[in-house]
Amino acid sequence: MSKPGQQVLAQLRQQIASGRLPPGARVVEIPTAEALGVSRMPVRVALRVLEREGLLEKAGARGFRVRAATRDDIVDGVEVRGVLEGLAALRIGERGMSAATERALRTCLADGDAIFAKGRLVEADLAAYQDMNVRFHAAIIEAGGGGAIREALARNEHLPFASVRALAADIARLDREYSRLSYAHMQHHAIFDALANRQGARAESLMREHANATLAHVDFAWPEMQRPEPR
Amino acid sequence: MSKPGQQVLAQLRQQIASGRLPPGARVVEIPTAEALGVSRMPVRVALRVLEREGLLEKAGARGFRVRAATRDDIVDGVEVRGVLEGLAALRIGERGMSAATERALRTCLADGDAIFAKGRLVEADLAAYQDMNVRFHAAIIEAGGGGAIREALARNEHLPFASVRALAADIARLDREYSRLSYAHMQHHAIFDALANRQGARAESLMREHANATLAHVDFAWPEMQRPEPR
DNA sequence: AGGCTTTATATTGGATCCAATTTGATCTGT
DNA sequence: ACAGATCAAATTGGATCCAATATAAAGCCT
Repeated sequence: MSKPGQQVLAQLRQQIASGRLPPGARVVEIPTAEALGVSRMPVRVALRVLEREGLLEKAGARGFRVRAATRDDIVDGVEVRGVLEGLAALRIGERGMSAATERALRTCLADGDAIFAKGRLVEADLAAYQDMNVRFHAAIIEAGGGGAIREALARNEHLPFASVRALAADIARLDREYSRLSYAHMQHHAIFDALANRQGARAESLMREHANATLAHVDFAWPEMQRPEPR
Repeated sequence: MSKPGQQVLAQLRQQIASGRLPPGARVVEIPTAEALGVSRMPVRVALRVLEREGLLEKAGARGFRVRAATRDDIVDGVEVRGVLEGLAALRIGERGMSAATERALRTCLADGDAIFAKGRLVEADLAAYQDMNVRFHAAIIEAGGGGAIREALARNEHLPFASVRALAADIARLDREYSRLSYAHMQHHAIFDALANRQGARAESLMREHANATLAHVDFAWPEMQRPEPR
């Protein structure tokens, strides 16, 4: 159907997310079109869409540039994800879980327990944890989030660390990751407990704190990105 | 610079917001381009951008359609606006107001007080109230909202009643509107009081309730849109 | 008479071409 | 030698043309 168009958009998005196009890199129509094997047209619309999405910014007549996210942008994104997922959790807590949602969440909890039962992490565990984590959050969004919540969350996907998908764990310090991720998984347990007991407000609070917990990792993973605000 | 392109985008946005293009209306490239006096190209990119923005949805090969919002979509949108503006208010409460923000908010409060001091509403008051209301919310977003909050809120602008801009008061029942709007304005006072006293959590709660208050108006203004969820 | 198939038309999607604008470099003048 | 101005190259933005596709209507067969 719209194979080339959507393809170009997806490829550019992935190249930006993967760092293949680093922040600040110039993105020009003609070279990009040649590199992707299409004409300038799909690239042009994709660039416009990506700009409106916040991944690119136009650099005058010199083409576009990959927008560099500041630390404040990331903090914003994480807090926004927190309140939105918190809202979804609140609504589940108020209206009750469906049997399917409860089953999906229980599976996630069991998968996480299995990962941490060994008392240590191996490298393959990181991918497994990330998969479980994505499923856990997706189940909550699907159950408690309406269209507006989903759409608003989609805006955050491009921010590093703001997306649940962005794990970027440090494979060199698996012991440190163990404590960080097992703590996050304990939060998963607490969130499920709140949802199962119809404690909407508690579930919301936990969800917001759960999002904020990822912020501690930012300063560790990006030490060069110092907080520019003595405020 | 980019006069025709941005012009087309702005005109389409305004036509959708003003109801000139009602929900469900087909939007086709060629007639739209002719009506706006440009070629298909700027219309094409504008349609793509509007689609990604949520104002349009593509209807297969029959062009695009102005997205119709269900009542649940509106409830979602209002709740999302509530948590996001609540987050902005929370952050202002925690970090304190700038002098400029306090001045802007005080002006809004005084303007509102002047409107309601007469004890009744005339038709011209509605526009004045809407203007004040937009300024009040904009000041809070500007002061407490980061880029992510602003972007996430922008997604809600297309939903009727979810945007602060959408007032749609009933000029036939100005007495009813008086109580509704004066109550909303009292919430403005309470929000300001919370912000001035560094009560971030209180400001957030008030802001969320302030958004929810607009929901009561939906069922009144759109009686034909019944809640489809006995749940 | 109704349903299925086929055909025709409408509409999007992509490519190429042309114009306008901005940026960077070079050249000249003081 | 430095600064300003002019010129050239690159890049975006718009328009027109062509192909692919989906939808709807009409005709035919059962």
